[in-house]
Amino acid sequence: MSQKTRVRFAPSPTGPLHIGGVRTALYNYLFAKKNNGTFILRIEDTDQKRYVPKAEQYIIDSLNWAGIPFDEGPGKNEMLGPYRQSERKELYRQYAQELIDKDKAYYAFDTSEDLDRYRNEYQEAGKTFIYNWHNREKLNNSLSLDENIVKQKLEAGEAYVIRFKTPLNDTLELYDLIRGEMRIDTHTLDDKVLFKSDGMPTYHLANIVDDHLMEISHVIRGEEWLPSLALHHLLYEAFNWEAPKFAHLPLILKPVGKGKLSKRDGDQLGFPVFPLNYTDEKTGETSQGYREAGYFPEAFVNMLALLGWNPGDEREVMGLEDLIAAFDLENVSKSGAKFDIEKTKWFQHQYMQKQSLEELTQAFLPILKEKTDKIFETAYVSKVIGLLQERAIFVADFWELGSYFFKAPDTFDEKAVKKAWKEDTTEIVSNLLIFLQEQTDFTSSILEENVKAWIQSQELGFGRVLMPLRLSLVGSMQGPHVFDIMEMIGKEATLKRLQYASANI
RNA sequence: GGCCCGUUCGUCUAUCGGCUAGGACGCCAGGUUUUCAUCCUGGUAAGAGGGGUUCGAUUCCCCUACGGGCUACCA
Repeated sequence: MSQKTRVRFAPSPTGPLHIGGVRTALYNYLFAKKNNGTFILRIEDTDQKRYVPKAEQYIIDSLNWAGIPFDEGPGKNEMLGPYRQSERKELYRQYAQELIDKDKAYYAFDTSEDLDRYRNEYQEAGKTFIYNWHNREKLNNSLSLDENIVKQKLEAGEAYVIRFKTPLNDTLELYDLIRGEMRIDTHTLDDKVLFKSDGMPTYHLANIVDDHLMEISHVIRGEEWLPSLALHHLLYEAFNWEAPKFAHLPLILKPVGKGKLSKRDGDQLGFPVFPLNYTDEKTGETSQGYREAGYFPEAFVNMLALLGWNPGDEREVMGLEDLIAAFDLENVSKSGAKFDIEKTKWFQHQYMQKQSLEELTQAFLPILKEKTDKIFETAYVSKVIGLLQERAIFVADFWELGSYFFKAPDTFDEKAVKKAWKEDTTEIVSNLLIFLQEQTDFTSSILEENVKAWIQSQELGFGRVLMPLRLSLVGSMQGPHVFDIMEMIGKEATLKRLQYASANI
C-alpha cells in the first residue's frame, strides 16, 4: 500500500449536500493538505432509485465555493478512475464473485417481500429478524439450497443478491483515530447484502473495493458509519487487503430539540443548512444557501471547522492556511455538536471586518443598483461602506444600515420622533437652517466645531439640536456620527432634509 | 427491542490524576459614541447520578440515567 496520504470525500448524489457533508469534506481536505496528501472526490451513485442528476454538479460547486476543491475526481486528474461508481459497475461484480469463490459470500434468492414478511412476523412475536447465522441455513440461499438447484436458478436468470457470510464467533478489535479501541462480537452482525439484484453493489462492497483500488490511506467519514466498521474490517480481511485507517466524525445536531440537523430546522429557525441555493425539481421548492444568504466562504468554512474540532489553543478566527497548519484528528470531539447560528453570524462579522473596501464596494454595487436608479460614484459608495463596515454583518446590510446615504428618508421612526421632536423643535430647526445656510465648509470636523459652538451660543442642550438633526437626515435614531453623514450627503441635501422633516413631523 | 458511540457553563469547547475548572458565542451590567450599532471592561453560568481505584478524581474502571447513531436489495 502506498505510503502517501490519500483521503476521499464520497457523497451520494441524492440531493443537495448539507453542511454536515461539507464539514466531512472539509476535514478530509484539511487532513490531506496537512499531510501533503491528495483529496479525492468519489461519487457514490449506486442507488439508482434515489439518484438526482444535478446533485453531482451541486457537490462540486459547493466544494469550489468553500475553497476546498478536490485534487482527483470526476473529470480531474483521473489517475485511478473512473470516480463515479456507476461507471465501475463491472468491477464490483468480479470482486463479489471472488468472495463467493472464497466462501466468504453467498447467493440469496429471498425476495424483498419474503424478508418484509419475516421481519413483520418476528416483530409480532417480539423478536428481531436478523439475516445471519441464526437462520441462514433455513432461508433461500446457496448455503441452504442444493448446489444443483442454485446452479439452475442462476442459469434461469432468477433474481439474486450476494450476501456476506459473517464469521460466527469472533471478537473484533477495531480502532478509530478519534474514538480509540472498540470490540464487536461478530455473532451480533447480520449478513449484509454486498451486491444487489439490479447489478449494482451496495455501499459496503463498492466502498471497500474503491478505497483499496484508489489507494486510500485514511477514511474520514460521518459517525453514522461506525456500526458498519466491523463489516468493512471483515471485508478487508476477506479480500486479504490492508485496511486504511478510520476516523468517524461526530454529527451536527439540531440547535434545539433532539436529533441531527435537518432541512426542516433551517426552515423553522430561519437559517440555511445548505452551502448553495438548491431547488428541488419535484416540489419546486428552493432552499437557501449560505452563499446566497450573504456569508463569505471563509467565514462559513471557519465556523464549520470549529464545530467539532479545535486547534489546541484558543484561536477561533482562522483562515484556511491556519486551519491546515493546525488540523489534527486527535482534536476532533467525540460527541455531536449542536449547530449555533449566532456563533455563525459572529464568524461572518469577524470576516466582514477583514474585507477590503474595494472588495466590499464591488460586492455592494449590484445590490445598490437594485435599490435605486440613481448613479453614485464608486468612491462615494466606498466611503459609505467605510462608515458602516464595523456594524455590518452581511454586504446587504449596507443598504439596511445606510440607505439614507443614497436617498432622503420619507418616513420617520415613531419612537424616535417622540423622543427627539419636542414642541419647540421646529423653531430650533428653522434657526439651525439659517445657521447652516451660512456655512461654506461642510467638512465633518469643522462642521462639528461650528455647530457645537452655535448650540452653545443659543444656550441649548446638545440633544435638543443633534437629535432632531439626526432624525431629519436619517429618519431614525441610528447611524454613524451625524457630522460625517452631513459631509457625505452635502449641504444641499442636508438643508432639504431638515426642511422636509420640519414640514412633515 | 438489539448492537455501537457519546455525556464539562444555555451553546461550541480547553483540561490528557493536583482546579481558584480556562476561552468563545449568547445573556446581563458599566464605559465609549450627546443616536443606534460596533468596540472596550466586568459579570452570569458547567464536570448527569451512584459506586469503586487513588494521598488526591472532571480526568481511570463499573453500574444507572440521558443523548446520539445503526438496525433496507439507502448511502
